[in-house]
Order: sequence, then structure tokens, then C-alpha cells
Amino acid sequence: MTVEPSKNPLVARLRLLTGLSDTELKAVEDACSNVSRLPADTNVIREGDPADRVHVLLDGWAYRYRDLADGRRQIVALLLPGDVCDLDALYARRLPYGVSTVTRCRVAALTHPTLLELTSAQVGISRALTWLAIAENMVLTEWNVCLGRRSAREHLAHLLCELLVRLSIVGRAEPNGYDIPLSQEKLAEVLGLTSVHVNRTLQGLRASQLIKLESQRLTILDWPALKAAADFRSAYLQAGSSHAISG
Amino acid sequence: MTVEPSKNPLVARLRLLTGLSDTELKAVEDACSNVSRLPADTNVIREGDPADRVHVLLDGWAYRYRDLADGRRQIVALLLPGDVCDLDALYARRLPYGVSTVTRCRVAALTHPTLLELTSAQVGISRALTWLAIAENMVLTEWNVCLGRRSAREHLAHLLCELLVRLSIVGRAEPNGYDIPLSQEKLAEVLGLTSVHVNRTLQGLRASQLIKLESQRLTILDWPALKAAADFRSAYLQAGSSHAISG
DNA sequence: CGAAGTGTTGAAGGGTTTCAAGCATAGTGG
DNA sequence: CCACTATGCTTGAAACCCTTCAACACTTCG
Repeated sequence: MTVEPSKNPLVARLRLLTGLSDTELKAVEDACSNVSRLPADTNVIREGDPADRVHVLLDGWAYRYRDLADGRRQIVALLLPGDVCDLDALYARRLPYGVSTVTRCRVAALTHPTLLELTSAQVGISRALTWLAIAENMVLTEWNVCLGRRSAREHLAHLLCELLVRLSIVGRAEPNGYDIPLSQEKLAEVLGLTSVHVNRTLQGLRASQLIKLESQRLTILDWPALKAAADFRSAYLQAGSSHAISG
Repeated sequence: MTVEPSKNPLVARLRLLTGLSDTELKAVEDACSNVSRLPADTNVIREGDPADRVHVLLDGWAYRYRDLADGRRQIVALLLPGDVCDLDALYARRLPYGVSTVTRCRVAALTHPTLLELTSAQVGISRALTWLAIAENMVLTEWNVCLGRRSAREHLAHLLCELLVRLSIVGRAEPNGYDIPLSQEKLAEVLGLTSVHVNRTLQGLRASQLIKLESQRLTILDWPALKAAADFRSAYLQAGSSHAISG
């Protein structure tokens, strides 16, 4: 049985990294049929919302964030096409974070019963869910390292590297650059810095001839040097190809 | 069918938080029969080790860490009884981090085939794996917030709160305190600070009459005030009780 | 008793924040 | 077409949290 290449970026990721069968991939694709379009800069879900469905980002950029009482905000995940916005909704009564769009987005909603049915029918899909959670884990772990031990310059360079690899996996990047719709303010909320310092750090990377960044377009001028500045290893983003997880 | 209360802290966690059936809990317990004992301060796995099995911590404290080229180290997870040390081993060829013991530990090793068999036979166990990954996710997310946006004092207070709740779930804490075998150096590696600053921050919490900490024993003198100082909400650690995930 | 690890303290330095202002760009309405 | 406004980017100077370096005290243990 052959299936023509899907436009669904989640399917693309699962095909590339997990070895799911065509039948299972088709089932995932079918499950993503309830699609809605959201404008830029709007809430997908708010912190504390009841968790009765899971959202898959099909197109556009979004982010997961937590706000503190005094207004400080930390972005805890950048969501790209093919990412699940709120996996925790599977087991949490209410979500401990909010999700908002950066650009216009297409989002598929999968209800709890739909997912139960899917995972019961095919073990591979159940394993794919575990894989998705673990893939997120690895990104979160790397962010922990960046936030805890890396300088602003290293951290920013690392983020730009991570985004290149993740976007490439779902066909949203060219070899030497990509469109990045984040303001310096948003970058600051990701990096745990102020936008002022992000600005200066960005200038540092530009001055070193590592990157060019203008009008929301990042060009990587020296990939080896950027990777070195970040101490970046891409392995953690590409795990899964080793063991097939199909049922 | 009734099962007498298990000494296995992973079973305790799954029973309390996920609603797995007794049969499934028994299967998990049986799978943890290959136990080894490790002395304090030794490697469970090293960064880059081949990932052919998964380790479950049955007793003692351990931690997951990443080292940078110049010697900086970030601890990316504190592992308590009932925690899985290296879930990523399920899908990664090599582990992107190391795991070491803090105290003497008892650790169960589950080989890849064992796990495949378990998850194929019982959907509930497959879902439990996803739940475990998501539970880790929530902790990692909260650490991101702490590292990115909270002050040293808030962060330290938050960690002490988190540990009380997590230890309580597996019966390793009293209502107002617990044994904490971490040196200030280790705390610093968790918090992304220096041990000097951890020392001063700890003194601040003592001076405010929030905690007492001597000879590896933490006593919480004012739980509401400590929670307030940390802006701590325990919900993220107790998710799962809402939806049963049994197969 | 000496050695090693852990906790404590002081003083100086640095990376990042804060505050404040100025500039550019894009969209809006008169 | 041109104010006018809003938003984001840039820059400077001062302040602050945390680090660095260095020294000393305490405990444990061979």
C-alpha cells in the first residue's frame, strides 16, 4: 500500500522520525480533519482552560507561555508546524499554561474520545504519542541547559540553530536560513532576557558575521561558526530514526 | 482481584495518579524485578551511552545532568523513587545526558524487548508511559519558568516546594519536611546558580523563618509563606487523577 | 593528625536589567 | 497626501543581581 506524500507536517515528522506504518500515518492524517484558522496574535487556549481536546499546529507559528503574578512572562515552547500545542491536555484537568499564535495559523482539534479510539485501535499510534512527548522533553531539557548555564550569546545562537533543524524537518527552511516571525520582545520571552539585551546580543552575532536578520528573515552566514558559538548538537532533535516504533 | 499495597514507588505513583488496573500495576511491578544496588555518587549511565534499556529508580536520589565543554554543568532533573531515569532511551540511539546517584540507590533495569512486550499486551501500560513522559514535561516546563524568570530566592523556594509534593506522592516526606541529601553545590547545579549564591539565598530563607535546614534535613516552618515566596502551585505535579487512562 | 569535602564570609567585578529617550517603519484617518 | 499613532528597533547610563576569587571554619574519615 502506498500513500502519496502528505501536506500534514505532523505526518511528515512521524514518517521521517518514527517509522510508523502507512496505515497508521493515514489514521493520524484523518484524525486531523477538524481544522480551524486563527489570525495572528490570538489565544489558542488560555491558562486554566478545561482540557477536553488536543490541538495540532498544521501551519504557522505559535508559542506556549506561563505568566507570573507580576506580569513576567516565560515562553516555554515555540510551536512550529507539526507540533502538538497541548499534549498535557491528555491527562490534566486544566492546562497549566496558555498557547497563542504568532502568525496566522491552521490548527486541528482532536477530541479526547477520538484519541482514545485511535490509540486503542493501533499500538503504533499510542507509541507515537509517547514519542511526541519524549521529543518535547528533549527540547525542554536543552532549554533548561541554555537558561541555566549558557550566556545570552550562546543561548540565542542555540535557539537559531534549533529552529533551523526543526523547521527543516517539516520543510519550512532552506539550507542557509528561514523566515522567523518573532519580534525581539518575543525572543526575549523565550530566552529569559529583556528585549534590550536581545537587541544587543543580536548585534553581536551580526558583527561577528554569523547571521543576517532583517525583516523577519534569518540568513545564516556561517553555520559551523554559529553551531560552535552555541555548542549546538542536533542529535537531540533527530532521535527516533533508530528504533522503529510501529505496532 | 485485590493486590496488597506495593513497596514499588513507581506502582504507587501510577496507582495514585493514573487509575491503572490492578492487573496492569502488577505487570509493571513484575517488570521491575531486575534490580541492582548502586553506591552513592556513581554513574548510572554516561552521556552518549547506547540506549538499550530503561532504568527505574526504586530507592534513593539521583539526577540527570548535561555537561558543557568548559566544565559548566546543569542538572536537568532530580530523580526520586518512582521516577524513570532515562525515558528517552526508548527512542534515542544514544542518551544526550548522564545520570548519577546522589545517595545509595536501588535501580530496576527494563530492557527494550520487555517494554515492547508489556506495551503491546496492555494498552493501559502504553498510556502510562505517555503519562510518565508528560509528567516529566510539566516539571521541565516549570523549571524553565524558574530558570528564565524567577529570582534565586523564588527559584530555591519553588524547588523545595516541588520536592515536598513529589516526595509525598511516594511516601518519602512528612507533612512539614523531608530528608534532602543535596549539597549546596548540587543545589547550585539544579538552580543554575553558583554554590556561593545558593548559600546566601538559603540564609535568606532561614532568616525569614520559612525553613530550617541542617544536616540534610529540611523542616518547613511556614508552608503558606514558602509557597507564596515561590509562587508555587502544586497542580502541575498532580495531574492525571482526572481522566482514568486504564486500557 | 592530616586531608578532603562542605559550608560560610567579604570584596571586587561583570553580565544583564532598568529607565529613558530617540528613531524607523507601517498602518489610519482626515 | 500628510499628519498622527502604534509598534518595534536602537542606544546610553546607572543600578542590580549574581559571579568570581580568596580565605577561613567545620566536619568527617582514614
